[in-house]
Amino acid sequence: MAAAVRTSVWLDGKTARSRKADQPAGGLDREKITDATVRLLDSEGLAKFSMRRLAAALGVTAMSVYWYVDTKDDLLELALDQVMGELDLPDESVDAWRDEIRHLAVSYRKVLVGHPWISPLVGEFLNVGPHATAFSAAVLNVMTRTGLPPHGQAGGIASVFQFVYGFGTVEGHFRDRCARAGMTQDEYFRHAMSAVSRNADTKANIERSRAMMEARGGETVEDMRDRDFEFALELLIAGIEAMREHTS
Amino acid sequence: MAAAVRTSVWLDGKTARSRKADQPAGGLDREKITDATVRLLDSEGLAKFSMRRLAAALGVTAMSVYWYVDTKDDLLELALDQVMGELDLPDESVDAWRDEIRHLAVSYRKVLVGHPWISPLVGEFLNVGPHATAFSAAVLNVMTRTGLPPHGQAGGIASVFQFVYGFGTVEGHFRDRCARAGMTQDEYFRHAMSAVSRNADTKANIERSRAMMEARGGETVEDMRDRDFEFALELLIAGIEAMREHTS
DNA sequence: ACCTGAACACCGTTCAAGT
DNA sequence: ACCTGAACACCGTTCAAGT
Repeated sequence: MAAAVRTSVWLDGKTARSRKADQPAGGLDREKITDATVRLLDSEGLAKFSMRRLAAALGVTAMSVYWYVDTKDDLLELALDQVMGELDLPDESVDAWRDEIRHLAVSYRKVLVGHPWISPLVGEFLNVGPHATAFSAAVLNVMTRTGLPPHGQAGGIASVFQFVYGFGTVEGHFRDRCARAGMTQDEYFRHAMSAVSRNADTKANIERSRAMMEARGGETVEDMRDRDFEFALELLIAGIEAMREHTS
Repeated sequence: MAAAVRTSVWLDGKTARSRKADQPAGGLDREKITDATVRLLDSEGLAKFSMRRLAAALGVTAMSVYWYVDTKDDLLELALDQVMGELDLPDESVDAWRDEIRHLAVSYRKVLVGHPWISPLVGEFLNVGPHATAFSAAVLNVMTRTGLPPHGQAGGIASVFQFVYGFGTVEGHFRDRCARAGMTQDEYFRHAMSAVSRNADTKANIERSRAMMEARGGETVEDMRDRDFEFALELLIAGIEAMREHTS
């Protein structure tokens, strides 16, 4: 019975149909379908994506896609791993673990913000496609070189990359929301702030956080977020350094 | 035009219809609807929740709910803030910021894992309901007492609570997935591990991470995760301590 | 004031049929 | 081998109508 549980396209999905070499192009294949899926998800978002819209974009009937893919979820897993391929993995170096962590974190943030639809998918699927696997390997590799004790390395990975996941998710959603409302991030931010200030419950909070915002500085929403991200990342690296001696 | 942008039920949604005091109960109201929504989301998950199922659970026609709520999204915001009320906010104490952070982080994790459907909603909505606001206030408050320089306090908040968000999201989804497959977490974990080991791409990674897993110890999936969470949290606190002297 | 029913424009997926 | 068409069991939401 355990064998009947579906885990992931990558583990028990059907493999890609190999295109006949002599085929005059024109026809579908898994790659074309995945490309079109990513394009649609980037432009319209996860909520508006459907098998029927995808089929229309491919100039084909709704059911054709099912020849290449078992379910919508399998297709989303394929799209997810495709954009995970945009992650820029550092060359292995012997000693520069701090720079490698910064590099991986910055790159992961960029992918999350550039393709906000992946956030729920990262949470939902096992995320074991080839690109996700390469990323995991790079993360694992750098963590073994930090000097953290072995029993803390998984926790170290979690602290850095779950932080980036959370940060990138919220950032990506906010950008998306602004774009959908037809406003810049700064316009939307001002609009929300003034709505919040008019509300009795939230008003006090805003006033308390204003001091914090002013201390942080930054002209735009984007500036503020960059500063927060950078500070948090240095905090995490300092945390790793502090925990290196720590046993049990 | 900016005024036409919908931000949140809490800011520009219609307010709750006040129930007539003399009404013989039996009738609907916003509270009953929100309670039923949370119950359904807990038992069936976000994907299966629908206005029609909710109406059926309330013994009422699909459209009745729309008398109390503008859209499904508004209802989800109400449900989200309701479970945010389960967060256990610490009493303000003068000096014990470390314990307060631990307390808030543990409580937030618990809510995320107990109601996995909130993760996408936290990302999607502004999250400015009364309970979410109280939580933000508590977080803000404790961060000002860490000794972090003002320009780093927003980054400090992000590092801790985006980490918890990411961690709790993945943990909650995994538990959900196991329950839906009718397996315990340990059964599902073994199943996925063996599937991953059979796959050429992911096999090498597994072997590399096995050493890390053994060092960490722990009998069950849940044990392992608790250890990782605790280590990561101490790492974050150590990071805050290290950044206290840090200016710009 | 509160609730219903029919309707519109959608979904993912199955299944039998075409070429 | 690949693609289509019709059908099933769903969605959120509008709108006019009932009590």
